Amino acid sequence: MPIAKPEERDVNGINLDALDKRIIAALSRNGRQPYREIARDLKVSEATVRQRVSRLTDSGLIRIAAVGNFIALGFDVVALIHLKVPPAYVDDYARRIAEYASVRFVSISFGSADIILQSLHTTMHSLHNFIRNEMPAQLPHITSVEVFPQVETLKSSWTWETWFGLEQEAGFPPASPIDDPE
Amino acid sequence: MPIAKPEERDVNGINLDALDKRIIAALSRNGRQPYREIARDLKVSEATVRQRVSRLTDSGLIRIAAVGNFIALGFDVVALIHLKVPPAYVDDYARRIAEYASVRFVSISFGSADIILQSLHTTMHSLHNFIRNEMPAQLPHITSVEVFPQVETLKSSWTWETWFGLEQEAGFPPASPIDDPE
DNA sequence: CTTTATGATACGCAATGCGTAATGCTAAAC
DNA sequence: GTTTAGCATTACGCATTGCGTATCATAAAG
Repeated sequence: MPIAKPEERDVNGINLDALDKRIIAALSRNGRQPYREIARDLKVSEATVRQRVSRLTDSGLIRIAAVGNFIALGFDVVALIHLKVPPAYVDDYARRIAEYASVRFVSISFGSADIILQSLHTTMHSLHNFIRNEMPAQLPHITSVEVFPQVETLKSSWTWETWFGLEQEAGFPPASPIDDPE
Repeated sequence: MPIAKPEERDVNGINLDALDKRIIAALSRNGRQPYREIARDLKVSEATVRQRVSRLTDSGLIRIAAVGNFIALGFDVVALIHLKVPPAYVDDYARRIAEYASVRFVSISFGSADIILQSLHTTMHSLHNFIRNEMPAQLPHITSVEVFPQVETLKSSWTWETWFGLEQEAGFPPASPIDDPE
């Protein structure tokens, strides 16, 4: 079963149409690709591409950034951490966890974990200190902590064309063999 | 406790020095920032920045790409999935899971999960089908599956300057309050 | 039909990306 | 101390790009 394309609809007051998706797809392959090249490929003017990208980035829907594999870049201890906290604390705690410098990402979940986060460290001791001392000191109502060390990351892709289901459309370059660093 | 800076050392045959880290930090704030601006800020020539970026991207250490929040972009059902598989199957299964189009990321872990992945879907039914039918059909030795739906992502940052511990150094622009979409 | 708003296009100039050649730096060999 | 080799950085010129502004096309509202 091919993954379904997201329906076109307003998100954050912006309706992503096919052109937006193709632009995002192009920039997910190469974030520095010249707007004119993208425009030529998509048969629109360069200004259109530029204005669309501005709209997408200004609205915060996308960002063009350097991404990479933390482990390869020197962070030996990377872990996903699952927290359980009383329901009333979930939103506030998630927000506060997002402020830690070592924390790269935070999501709210439900079920057997309420908050999921990823934290970057150079030593096991640093990770342990974060879990054992830093977090509990400021977030006393955490009821459970589970740690899942990330030993190796095989895939961490940003190939929107695949997810948008664009790869089978005519005139669109085929999906590249993905192996994005995380 | 401030997060420790990764030691300088060879990774993938490349030794990341302070200049590399500053360039990566700049590109993590804005992946399209002109090389000349970066060069001016870091007091080196434009060609140096350009050549370093080529080296970093060619080696696969970093990539410049459009990143964004899946949920905001129309993927309503995003989940982290934990798998347990017999030790002998971990590497092979992780590799094969990385090939699914819906799978955005795959890591190898140990302890109470052997493989952790993230999968993107537009409907709960699609996610269920992936877990219940697609994966088991090709990966029969999975012994356990746990699903952690990501309802909301509060933080997913690519601000390398923070992780590299560059923000306190003189002459370096302060860490912007970036709120990266995932 | 006219007005208004929104987005696409055309266009020109300043700034950037990039290839190439020259220069500087470091360490090893003599 | 000098020479040599290897490598990173710099200088420089030209083709290309980014960007601001004005113009045009389309559709909705009056």
